[in-house]
Amino acid sequence: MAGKDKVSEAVVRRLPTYHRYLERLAQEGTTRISSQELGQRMGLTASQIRQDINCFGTLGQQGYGYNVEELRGRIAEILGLGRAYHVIVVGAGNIGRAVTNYVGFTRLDFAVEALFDVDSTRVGERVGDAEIFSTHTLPAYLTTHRVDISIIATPAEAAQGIADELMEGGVRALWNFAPVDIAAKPGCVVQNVQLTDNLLVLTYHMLNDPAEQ
Amino acid sequence: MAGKDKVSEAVVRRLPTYHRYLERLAQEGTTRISSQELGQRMGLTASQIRQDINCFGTLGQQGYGYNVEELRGRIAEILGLGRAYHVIVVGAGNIGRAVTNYVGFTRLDFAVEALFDVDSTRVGERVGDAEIFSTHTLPAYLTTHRVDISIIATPAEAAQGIADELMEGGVRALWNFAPVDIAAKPGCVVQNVQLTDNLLVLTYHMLNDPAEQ
DNA sequence: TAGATTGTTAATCGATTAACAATC
DNA sequence: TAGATTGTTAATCGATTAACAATC
Repeated sequence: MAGKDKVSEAVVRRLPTYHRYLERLAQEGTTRISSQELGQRMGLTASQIRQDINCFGTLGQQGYGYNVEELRGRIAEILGLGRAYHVIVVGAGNIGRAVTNYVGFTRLDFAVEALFDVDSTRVGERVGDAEIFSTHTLPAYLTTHRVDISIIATPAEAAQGIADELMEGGVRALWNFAPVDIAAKPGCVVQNVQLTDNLLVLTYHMLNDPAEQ
Repeated sequence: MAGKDKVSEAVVRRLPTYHRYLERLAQEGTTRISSQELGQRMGLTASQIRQDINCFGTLGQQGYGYNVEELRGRIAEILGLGRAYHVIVVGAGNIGRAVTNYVGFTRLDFAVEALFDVDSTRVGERVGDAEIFSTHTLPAYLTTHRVDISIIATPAEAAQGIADELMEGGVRALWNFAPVDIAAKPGCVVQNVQLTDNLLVLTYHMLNDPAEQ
């Protein structure tokens, strides 16, 4: 009787972590795990783990626990792992290139197929297997190529405009590294990364946590 | 009568965002702002903004609102912006180099002073202004140089070991990009970045949010 | 002064934890 | 069967929102 209600964002953000720990367990050869033990490893309560997993149906078995590979596989499926995505990058500067390479290096099936940049001196260069095109050609590209995910790595000022172009062109997911919060349109999802914000959370704790227990 | 109680993590994570919006407002020449209007821009309730700001003392004025530059300055101070930090990077591969350049490109005063890598063919190379040293020399480096923040960009397997070395050596903050959760020791703070996890949250929403109203 | 807007207390909402009957 | 451990309901905790008196 598991709820298909609406999975809370808190749960969604923990899913990739579950996947990471389960993958590790599978690698170590562990075939079954209890919520208790998984909680210990992940630093969560057993109760929370059972609640989280129950959002997606009945995956455990009383008296036994969870089958590691089965649970991992199910979460992988929920997260959309194992599918191939068509990915482009807008902004082929420092960040755009780094993320392009980064994505290529992970074991994810997310290869960048093209980059776009306004700087004409960059046009024609290659980053990994992908070529850099002029940003002017982006709308045309979108009409002739399917793009699932676009990475935005432009300066802050250009980001929302580019995002609008991408969403108009049918891109359904934006992964934004520009230091502005991109507003999503209906039918499109956005993750704003804000690495700098994360670094400031680090310095905050370094300076303000009293000797850190 | 503002509380110095203990600022919740939810509030801390919003602080850099406040700073970003206030910086933008200051650039636009806005000198004062109400919680109402700031909330509108940031997508938060006015109530929440007042609650958040109140964690840090009385910064507004009834009938007026908040002075943009004053509030921005105070938050900058709380976050430790404007200080200079001694930063090193361990792992000079794809991610380590990218983050080194990235940090150099932000307007933050966070310059990487040295990188370390186990691959001896990389030793002696430069990334921006910083040289790559052998990871074997890391403990010695830590005894002769002050390091505030270390970025970890090693493979997953090496990350916790390196983190332990760094914490032993007196580094007080770790910014971890390896795909494992680093456990902090007392006196040290850690931010685990997990870019891949973030990408999977994106694909989750792309696949599971019903037409995304 | 009157109007605006904060600081702060109280009410609500949602997420986490605890408890336990169901069941493998 | 007895023991283990889930699925699920209830209790608790914390964060967000609402309300309003204080005050600029």
